[in-house]
Amino acid sequence: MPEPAIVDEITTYPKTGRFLLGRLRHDLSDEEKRILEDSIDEVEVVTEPRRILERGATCGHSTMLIDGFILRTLDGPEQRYGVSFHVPGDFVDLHCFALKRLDHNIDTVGEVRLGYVPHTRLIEIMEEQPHLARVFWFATLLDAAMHREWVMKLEQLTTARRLAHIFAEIWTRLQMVGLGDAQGFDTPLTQGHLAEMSGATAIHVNRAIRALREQGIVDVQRGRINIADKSELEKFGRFTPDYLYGEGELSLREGFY
Amino acid sequence: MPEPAIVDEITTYPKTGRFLLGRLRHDLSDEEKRILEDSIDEVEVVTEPRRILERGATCGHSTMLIDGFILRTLDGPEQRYGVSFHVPGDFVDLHCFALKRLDHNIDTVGEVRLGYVPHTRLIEIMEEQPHLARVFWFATLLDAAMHREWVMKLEQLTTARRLAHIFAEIWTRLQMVGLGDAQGFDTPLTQGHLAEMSGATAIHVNRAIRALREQGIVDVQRGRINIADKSELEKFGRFTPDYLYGEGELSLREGFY
DNA sequence: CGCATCCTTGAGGGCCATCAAAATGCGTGG
DNA sequence: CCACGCATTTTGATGGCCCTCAAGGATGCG
Repeated sequence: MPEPAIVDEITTYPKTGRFLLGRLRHDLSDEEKRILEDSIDEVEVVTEPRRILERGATCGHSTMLIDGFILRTLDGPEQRYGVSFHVPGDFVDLHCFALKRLDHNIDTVGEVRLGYVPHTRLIEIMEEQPHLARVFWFATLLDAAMHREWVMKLEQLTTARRLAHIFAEIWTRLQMVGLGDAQGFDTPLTQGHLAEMSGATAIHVNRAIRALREQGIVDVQRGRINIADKSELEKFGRFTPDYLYGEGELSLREGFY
Repeated sequence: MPEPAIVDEITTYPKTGRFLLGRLRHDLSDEEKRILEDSIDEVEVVTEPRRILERGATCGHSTMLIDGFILRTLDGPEQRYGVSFHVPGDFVDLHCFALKRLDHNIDTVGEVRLGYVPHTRLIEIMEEQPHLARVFWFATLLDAAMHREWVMKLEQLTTARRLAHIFAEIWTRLQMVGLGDAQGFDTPLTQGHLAEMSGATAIHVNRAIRALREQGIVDVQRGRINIADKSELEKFGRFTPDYLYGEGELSLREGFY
């Protein structure tokens, strides 16, 4: 079970209570949290895998991921490539607001619940709530910091280590927003998705997963990741959570904003 | 020679005239350009390779790259990894303003000229110039879009193709800001730097470069990249410039802001 | 002209893609 | 409850890409 403080936050703000939880949320006032919660004018449940935004699209709203998993993807000549993933509480396409035309796709994985914020509403917030506006900026830069970490890991690690890093990052991010559990987490990600995210074939991902299992690091099953040895997982995947801007070297808890 | 319009822009705004040239600069008013130009309170020339900002650092100013090349890097256990590069006109560490603590390093390559903007000045701009503030946001999201493209290319391409992509991107970005020439461009990047950027060893980069040369695509010399066949270079590296938000599918020239 | 840095080349081995095929799990409908 | 179709997971064999270790050659600077 997550901490009582987190349960309380989700109860008070059921649609946006996980936004920046464990990061900069402590810096938002109750009024700001309420403004954000009320900015969502529509909630939708998507059960089938769906591309909710496509490269080149303009959009009139931005999307809060309330529940489920989302992949940010780019299409290659024959294949889709995952460039990042999202967990509940992520404002997945603030980019679309500031860039207008999106450079990538937003694809759901498994069942998700989405909240939509009209851009007319966002524009008002930008004008009337400069502090909240800056927190939005921070949220998009957090994505950029995660992209940079991925770039380095792709340059540095073998497939098995990349997978270890991905599992460690997902688990950490889920726990930041009060999800996952002590042994691991549930996820709709298949080995095919992991292949798209790690730049390997599904076949090789399968072999790498077997190696991870045989080393007693992590056990991957259909719909479920069990972390057998967290310390070894993070060591093997060279994972340090600093770049997520939660606790640690880069933490902002000192109250910068 | 670059177009007269670009020469004029650099003459009028010698320190910031290349900022977002070919992208969103056309959307800045003369007043905004002047405010930006005057926000630089100090100019420094750095001749030796230097780490001007280190992961974990806080900083009281942000840096405009006026001339030269800069690498954004992350340190691995034994090696440095390049996660992106910068050309003149790039505001290299707006991130440091919005994130406060930087997640990566900023390293110079060759001789550079830098302009420093104090954060007190940036805060004033954020408050008094909402449009300029949004353009700054856009500039950081452009970096994120480039990161995403790199992630995909690292997942997708062999070393030789990665190098082709890097050369194509550098050349395109240089030409956007009125640099480079019809045959290629000068650069202080060594094969070692290219190895850091492509996730390969310097030895393998050397062999990949030879292959590119033998295929008549590009000739890499000390301090100079000659593009023998632009069309073949872009095809081989699977480079499409859309994600740079200049001309093309994602262009913003319609005047969105 | 000596030194440091950068570039180049060769040999052997590990990681990973591809082609091919089979087993497993899961939802649907009979 | 079973049969079936489909996506997912698993396994094997072969070959290409790239790393490592090792050594030598070129370039530029003082």
